[in-house]
Amino acid sequence: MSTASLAFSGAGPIAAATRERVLESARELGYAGPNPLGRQLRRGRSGIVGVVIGDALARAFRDPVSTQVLDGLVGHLGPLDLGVLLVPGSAAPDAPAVDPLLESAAMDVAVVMWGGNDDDPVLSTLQRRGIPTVVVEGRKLPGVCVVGIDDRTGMAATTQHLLDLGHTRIATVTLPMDRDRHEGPVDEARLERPMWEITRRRLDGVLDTGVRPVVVYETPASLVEHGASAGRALLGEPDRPTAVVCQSDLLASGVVLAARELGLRVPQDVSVAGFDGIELPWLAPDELTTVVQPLTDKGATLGRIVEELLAGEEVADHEMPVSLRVGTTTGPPPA
Amino acid sequence: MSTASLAFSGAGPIAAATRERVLESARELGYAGPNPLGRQLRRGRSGIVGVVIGDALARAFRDPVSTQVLDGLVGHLGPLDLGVLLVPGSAAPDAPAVDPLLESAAMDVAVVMWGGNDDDPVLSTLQRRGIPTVVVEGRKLPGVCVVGIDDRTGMAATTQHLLDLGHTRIATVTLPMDRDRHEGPVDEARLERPMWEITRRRLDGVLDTGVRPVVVYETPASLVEHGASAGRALLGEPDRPTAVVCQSDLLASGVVLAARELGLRVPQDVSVAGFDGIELPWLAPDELTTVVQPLTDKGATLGRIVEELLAGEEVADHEMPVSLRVGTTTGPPPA
DNA sequence: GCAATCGATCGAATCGATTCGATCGAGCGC
DNA sequence: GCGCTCGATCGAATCGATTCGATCGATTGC
Repeated sequence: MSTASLAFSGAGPIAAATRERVLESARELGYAGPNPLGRQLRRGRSGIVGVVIGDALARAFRDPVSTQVLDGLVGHLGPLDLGVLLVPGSAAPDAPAVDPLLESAAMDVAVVMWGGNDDDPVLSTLQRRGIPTVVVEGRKLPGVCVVGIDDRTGMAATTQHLLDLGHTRIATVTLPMDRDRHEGPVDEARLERPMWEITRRRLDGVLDTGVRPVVVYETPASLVEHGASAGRALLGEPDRPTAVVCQSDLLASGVVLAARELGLRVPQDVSVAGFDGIELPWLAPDELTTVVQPLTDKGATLGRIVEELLAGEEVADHEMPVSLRVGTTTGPPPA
Repeated sequence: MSTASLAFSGAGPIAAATRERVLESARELGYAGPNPLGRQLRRGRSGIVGVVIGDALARAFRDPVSTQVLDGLVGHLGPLDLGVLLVPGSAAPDAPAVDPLLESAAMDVAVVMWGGNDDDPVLSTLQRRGIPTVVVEGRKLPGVCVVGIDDRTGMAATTQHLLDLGHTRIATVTLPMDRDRHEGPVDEARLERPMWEITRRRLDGVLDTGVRPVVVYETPASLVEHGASAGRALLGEPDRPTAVVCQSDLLASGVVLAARELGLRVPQDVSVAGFDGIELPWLAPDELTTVVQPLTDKGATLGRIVEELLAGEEVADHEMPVSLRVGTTTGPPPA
């Protein structure tokens, strides 16, 4: 009955008595309210925002960078009555190109975290399905909106800070460069080849200062243990670098832990810098020298963009500001 | 056209030539494949599993216990073409009882993490909507399926371990007891009143051994910083306890950090035990004495139960085993 | 008292895919 | 050559809520 619809929605003209009567008999019949599926079909909207996590979920969740952004996003979307559907990205290199959910699940908008390269199958699938998409920290591509930060300038500021302190032997620890997620030092040739946008930009920031890193060490994921492995590899030898610039705070904190493990003092024996500006329980607040990015804001900005995309508006890219925060993990090189 | 449906689904009898022809003209018309909303309505299934996180998302995500279970769940659900919709639970005490998503979003099954008390508005909403529900670590209630672990026995084992080592002054640091998320020591009277099931059971485990904790310290969330606050409060005084039993590893690791901060050696000056068996980057592997629970398994079990609920089967509760793992954070009390 | 107007209510069409039954044509056996 | 059978294709009904237009009744103004 159409009157029932009015009774439940509350909108439209309806006598209070009738409304009451409808709700009453609904209760008797054990009717639990309108079926969302019918509503969605009629409206042509599912009320669902697909969030594609560009990494194994367990890994992504272990990184506060992802979870803070996700939290900001969910917080913004909740009041709009929009839900977040978790869509695993392509995790293993041998897995199917895209998750079946991405092909078949209903979603009004998609948010792609850690968007990949030009030929990212995730993006092409979304484009084929005609789903408006916003990409976090990805490459500028036609038809999708990108939200990012000024990685390059931020990283250059960190590196310059180390140069100003007098460092000359600087190593850098990077995020993964591609789906292979190689671990270890990479050679010159690799640096010329394409790599994930975020890794590229943060690397370019270092190079912009004129620094030639003594080692570029790739990690398979932004996790403490990989930072620790990198730290042990880099700092275990006598001709170790005097400073290590890391592309994430988790990696940096791993390097700090490794340094302590090796009996090295930070920053007297080695300086360590990170990127992101997250709170780490095992380091004092503001201890780590890092580039702070507004993570929760980023989530909220994503939320606003989703809103605009749903309204059918054209949306401009956003680049959010970053700032260098000097802590106590960087200092002059040992004499 | 009904033939088009057959062409896309692939099921049913259809000549290869026709199929090809249909797909061809679909491409010309810019048709991107079947609309999920129509399919869902017809099938009466949304393919969505609502996961209600019983805490602010940012907090929940910072706890590996939640994320590992979630990861196990998503991993099991993915191949079934089921998606996970994140539904915020009731976060602030003054927020509306349940999130609007819980009222209106389409979901075939709900998973409630950290299910609350008897009168949990989340559970009653789900029951009213007739959505099959499985609760993680909640209270046994009619009509819902519960997946949990043997908290009580696990906690008793830890406490007994400390008793065997000779401790007599034992304090305990608890998870939040109710929505108020009070922080600080609680009095005897509070312990008699109802509290969240998981907190109650882990507390009962301690009491089962006959131990009367010198302090029961409640925290507002299972986070390192709250463990650290608790540690500072408990260990800052001269008549400090010789052992602290914590209801989670994150809390325990906070206590360890606080102890180190205060110049106390663990376990020589104070023993610390946790619960959950997660890997913490800032502690060596297996360093913390704790009760290990099978987190990823728990997620997979949840996945199986979701599957069974979708098939309309009656599902039995599951209690998963735990085991005490003695590390190096517990030892005999100081002489 | 009659007509016009306004508000409440109801019928019917719509969203898009699926699926059951019916129809149509071709191939095969007798 | 005729009839039967099987497979492919097509029409139509269905899932459930929403919404536009139409109808119905009552109230008010003249």
